[in-house]
Amino acid sequence: MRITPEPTMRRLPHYLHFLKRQMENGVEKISSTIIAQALSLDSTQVRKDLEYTGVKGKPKTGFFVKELINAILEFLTWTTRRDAFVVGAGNLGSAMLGYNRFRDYGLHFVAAFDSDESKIGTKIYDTPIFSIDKIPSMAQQMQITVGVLTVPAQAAQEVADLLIKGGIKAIWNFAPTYIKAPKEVVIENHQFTESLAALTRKMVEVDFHLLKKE
Amino acid sequence: MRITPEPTMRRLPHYLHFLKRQMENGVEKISSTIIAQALSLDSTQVRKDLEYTGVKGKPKTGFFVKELINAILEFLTWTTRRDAFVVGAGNLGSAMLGYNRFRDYGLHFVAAFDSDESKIGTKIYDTPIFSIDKIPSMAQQMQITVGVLTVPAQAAQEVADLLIKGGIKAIWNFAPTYIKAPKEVVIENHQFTESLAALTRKMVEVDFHLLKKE
DNA sequence: CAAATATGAAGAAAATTTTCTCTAAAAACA
DNA sequence: TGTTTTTAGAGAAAATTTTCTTCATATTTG
Repeated sequence: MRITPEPTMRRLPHYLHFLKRQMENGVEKISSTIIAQALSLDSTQVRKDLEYTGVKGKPKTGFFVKELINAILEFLTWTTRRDAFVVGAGNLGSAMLGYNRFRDYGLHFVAAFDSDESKIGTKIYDTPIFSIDKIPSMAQQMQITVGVLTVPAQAAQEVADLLIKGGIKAIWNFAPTYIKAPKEVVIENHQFTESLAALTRKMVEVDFHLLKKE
Repeated sequence: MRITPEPTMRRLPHYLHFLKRQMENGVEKISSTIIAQALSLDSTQVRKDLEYTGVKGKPKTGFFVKELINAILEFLTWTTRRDAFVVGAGNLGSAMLGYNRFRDYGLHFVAAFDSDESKIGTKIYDTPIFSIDKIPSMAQQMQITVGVLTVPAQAAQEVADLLIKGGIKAIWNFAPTYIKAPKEVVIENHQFTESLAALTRKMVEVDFHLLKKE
């Protein structure tokens, strides 16, 4: 097992999404050329990415859509259930709890946590809210593997430590700060500031380069 | 003006966040070594990244914190106001509208849009909701530069087209699908599926590589 | 049945990004 | 004042990722 390039991992869900729609439309076979065209990518890149999942295509025919979908799902381990805690029941945390589609990816939110006393004991979209300090024991007992962090930056490390104490395997971090963790714990940052920075900076650079060309 | 590497753009907000906290604590000067240590990065990389913003450091002294903060803010154009539309007033859209901190980055949500009749005419966190078909005219009239897309995948392209028709300069896309747009329109994808894919796949690969080492 | 064509596979090349190395400058200290 | 230490800056090297080439193979067409 060689490690998968980060960009490849990030493109796979897009193939998956496109392929699912193709299958809905009755398409049974598809070539990397078609996929590349639809997603504005290079066909070689598509092939290289798909290679990681282990599927084989046939010259002139391409890939079987159903086979490809299953290969990607398996590769991303989205066919196996993972129980998760959501920590921070604010705007974003609530939005996460309300988005049912995460189950399509194997992610099940079984409990949420907040420091706000008034929220504890209530439910958000059927998920019960507990006190932050219950995290370690409950995570251990319920065999939670993923922690979703939707707390303010200053609380992030503290909460992450509680999750790690509870034996969590991965943290999906939405707080605008890096988190330190032992190397066996996967930290996946998903920060708005990162992509907003890219967005605003690109706006300037696009303007500049378009101007230059004239 | 050379174009900025994507990873550099994404790291800059993290430096900014760290530097702001340092300034709060009264720190006036800081070295790339210290920044690197705090964020678990390589000090050369920190220097290379900061170089793009145009600041100069002094050997043995490092950088002036305040100067550095301003340089990053300027570089990311976060000191200039940008008016934005939020399209899709569901869970995520509402969460976006409720998160005031975007103003720290110059982003102001001035209106939101939804196809749900019952939402039109109401407000979410003080932002009024309009009908989707009002997008082009209102965007043009209000000189909107950024569109935030928090609609389901199947509606994404259609809504993007409306925003582009309204003369928008950039789209921040949260829908789990790629969007096609003319090259002068910046598309920044911020998709949950991408980072979830990376998270779940890494969980397997980390397990495997730790096992191998034993 | 043969030729043309589209396609995946594999590896090479190019581009991009990160890391390493060295040098010079500034500060600290003897 | 001279020596040592720390640090930024510049460029080279390494690693990673993307793109290009070539080739073999399956399908289609004449």
